[in-house]
Amino acid sequence: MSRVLVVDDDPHLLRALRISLRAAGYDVVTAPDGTTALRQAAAAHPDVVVLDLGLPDLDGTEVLAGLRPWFTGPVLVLSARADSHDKVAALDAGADDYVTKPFDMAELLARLRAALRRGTAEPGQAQVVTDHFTVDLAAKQVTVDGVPVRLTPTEWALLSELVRNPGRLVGQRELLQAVWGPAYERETNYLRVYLAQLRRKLEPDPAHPRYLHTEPGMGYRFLKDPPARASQRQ
Amino acid sequence: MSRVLVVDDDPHLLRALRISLRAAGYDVVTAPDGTTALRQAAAAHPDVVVLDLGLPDLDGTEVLAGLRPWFTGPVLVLSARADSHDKVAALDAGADDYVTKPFDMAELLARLRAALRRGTAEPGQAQVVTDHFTVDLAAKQVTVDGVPVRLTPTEWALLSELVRNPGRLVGQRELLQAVWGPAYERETNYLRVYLAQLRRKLEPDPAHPRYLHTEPGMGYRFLKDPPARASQRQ
DNA sequence: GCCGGGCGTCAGGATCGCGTCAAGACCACC
DNA sequence: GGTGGTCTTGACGCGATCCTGACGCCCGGC
Repeated sequence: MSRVLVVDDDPHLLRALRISLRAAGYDVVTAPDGTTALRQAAAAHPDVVVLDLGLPDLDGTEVLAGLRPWFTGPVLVLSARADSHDKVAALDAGADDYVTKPFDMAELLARLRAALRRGTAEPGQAQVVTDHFTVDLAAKQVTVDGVPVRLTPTEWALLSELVRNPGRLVGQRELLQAVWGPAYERETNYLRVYLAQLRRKLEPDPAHPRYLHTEPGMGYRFLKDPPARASQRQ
Repeated sequence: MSRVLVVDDDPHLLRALRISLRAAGYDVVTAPDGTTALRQAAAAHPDVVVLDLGLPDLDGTEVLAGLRPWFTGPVLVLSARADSHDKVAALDAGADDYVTKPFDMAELLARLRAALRRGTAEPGQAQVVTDHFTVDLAAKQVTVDGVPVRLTPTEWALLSELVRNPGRLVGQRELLQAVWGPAYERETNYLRVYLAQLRRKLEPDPAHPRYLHTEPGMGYRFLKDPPARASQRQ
């Protein structure tokens, strides 16, 4: 069951959305304004956020900016404004979809399904936990065996990029572009240096990585649960 | 630079889209009908597909069905029909977004950016499964009997090329060009060597391939479901 | 039965990519 | 102006990967 955070200041619409989403099998959390929304998002770990742009306290894009750094799930924006300029602004601010009011509930649900299908198989959680260390994407904090570890900005950028894609091979070009920018796509040196530093800080045995794996010639992969080594061949 | 496959039967709209997308920095490939679209999608490796539903030969949902599950990128559907029932159908068939004609070009580009930002599908969304092994195209991971197997970059490039075209004969020239580049179109040695390595790593009995078949003089074919033994010779 | 083309297999050597280390450049703060 | 931390850059050794050529087998044509 997926959890939806619905942010809207109109109590009637909020109620209608809650009922429809519950009926569709979602776990629903609501917030009437932007600050509550950000608090709820961090506390309730929703898989997806439905966000009305017309909030009393914060601008919709501010809420998006607050969610963006750590929230990996999709954000579906609701708005009364149909002007394409507004749509472009919201989508470029980090929204995944934009639906204008009044909307058809069946369509909204379908767009939610589509967003979730692509979104996160792993719930959009702010914390990634392994047997040895914990990465808190919202608080930007890493603890190894419960002890907080300091990471430099570059180390953090690299680690979060990997941790946001558990199990997926992240290409070296992809990593370099995300951390250093498009101009550094060939500096694979950087990856070697910083991966080594991360392993030294996080891995129980840096010489034999359990979590931060190298795929020679392709990229790196973060594995939450190391594969069983018993029947490994070759 | 991202590559976009645009599928539409209206030459004027196709031209307008090609110009706008080129100007926005995309590499554009086009197709006027469904069968061409499927062939182009397999050959050109687009990052995203813009798909008109009103095609002369195939229904839009058929094209979607042909694209999934091996195509990992987003599919943005264009349609003249604004009925919410159509939207729901397309979104549930695997589309990531639905834009009704006439559309605003700036909005379409923003929705494209949003779709591409989310990037490739989550692991597990684009899996090709056989009785013996699983190929996860999004995570770039292969497991044999549940055990992860390491593939070299060349092995992976070759395998994904075959797996993206299940059941279809992929020509030698096609494979060589996709993996090694146009200058190596005659080096059929490479294919023999690397196919052997793939079979050794994936096939239950490498000497008698069940999934990676050779078509002498033509090319190779990946079969998900091997034909029944009955009709087999001997 | 002979012959040739295409394929599978194998092994060795050249090359590439990775991990590691260390030193210099840069920056912010004191 | 000094100091500590962070980022860049280069060099080195080692293992993995890729390329290459040779050999034998199967099959279809002659």
